[in-house]
Amino acid sequence: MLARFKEYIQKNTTLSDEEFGHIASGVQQKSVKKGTVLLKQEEQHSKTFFVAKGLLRAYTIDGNGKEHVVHFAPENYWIGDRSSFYHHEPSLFFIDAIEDSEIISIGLDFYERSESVAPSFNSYLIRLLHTNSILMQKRIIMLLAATAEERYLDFVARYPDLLLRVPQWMIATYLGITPESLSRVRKELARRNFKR
Amino acid sequence: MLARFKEYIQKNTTLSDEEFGHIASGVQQKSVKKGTVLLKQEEQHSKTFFVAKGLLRAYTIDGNGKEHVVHFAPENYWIGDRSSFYHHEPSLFFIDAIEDSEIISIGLDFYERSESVAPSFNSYLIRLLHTNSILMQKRIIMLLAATAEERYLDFVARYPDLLLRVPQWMIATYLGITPESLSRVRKELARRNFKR
DNA sequence: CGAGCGCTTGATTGAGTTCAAAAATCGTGG
DNA sequence: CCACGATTTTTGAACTCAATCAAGCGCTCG
Repeated sequence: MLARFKEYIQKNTTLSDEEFGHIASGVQQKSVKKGTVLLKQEEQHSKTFFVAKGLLRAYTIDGNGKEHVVHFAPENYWIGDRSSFYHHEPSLFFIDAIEDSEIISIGLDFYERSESVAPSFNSYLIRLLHTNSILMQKRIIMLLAATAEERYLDFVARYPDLLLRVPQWMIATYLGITPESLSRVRKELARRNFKR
Repeated sequence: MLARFKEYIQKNTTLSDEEFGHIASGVQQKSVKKGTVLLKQEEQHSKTFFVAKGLLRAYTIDGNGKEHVVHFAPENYWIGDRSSFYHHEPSLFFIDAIEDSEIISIGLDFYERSESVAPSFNSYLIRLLHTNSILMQKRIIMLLAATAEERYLDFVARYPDLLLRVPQWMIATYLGITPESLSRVRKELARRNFKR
């Protein structure tokens, strides 16, 4: 699984084998079963995860005990709580595995070494953060402006692969609606597509 | 106004006067009156703005003609559409001035030169992007999980200064509620604080 | 000083929630 | 491989929070 990570990094930076070896010397590989919790809300934790295989999610639990999915991370995605990772604050959310997964667990030292050793890693990081910001921006706009149906259609168009791998009730909480409402949205969409 | 910009940059990086001079050679200063539109939704535009004085906002207009504020930018904040700036896509939103403002207008060349000339600029940029991501993360969680009242109280706690400078109806659209609803939330909060 | 904008208030409506229960699907051990 | 319990999805009915529509008030700024 480390091979996949290396492949991913070398696709996005100009790191040589030696440089990668040096930087990645401290990372850990983990196999986690579906359901395994990797990070608990309110706890401080200094790891970020790269998903080599499988699917993770980040979610909060609010005062009423309701879950809200903040982020899905399939293969080749990063997942972690930046506020905990960089600022040592209590985590904003839980992270757990939706499928059996292979992950690379990374500490702050990885970034520190990367930044000093390889300028191209910085460029990659900046690109990644920009892309991420744009996606979050769009999500905020959807949450501010779109109806339940529009949000669902946007999700379907943007993440067709996740649709098959994530239970519907989790998608509902990602969209900011209840599972019951999502079921009704889908019913209504199906009705409109038959009645043509 | 360029002086303020320089001061800000040098507080956050280790750029020397010469380095700053070189990097900032292409930037433009602008004074804009309240109400001036700097960027229009759907248009592609390759500038980002640093607010030296005053207050800008970014907002979308949805299919029903309703405005939704995505971001407020007072002194020493950046504002711009990353998807337009970096990826040359049509902008997701409008940017205009809420107060008479002094701004520094920056093109892509500024970042390109910064990244090559000064490594400390990269570190600053990464830090900035991280902080930004964390804030957007928290906003998403609020929009997913919190009621109108909770969102307003969070806003008051987080941006007490903006409360006095931004019209109430704009704050409402930032929170994802209507101005009428915000008025009622405030009335209810006032009632509860008297009846003690 | 009056026209327009922002804020408030009231009455009504509506999108989505809640609570409850049935139907469908999944997964796991025998 | 099947059966049975658990989980997920669907459906129904009542309800609720916030939106909508409409009108009036009070500033301010032109």
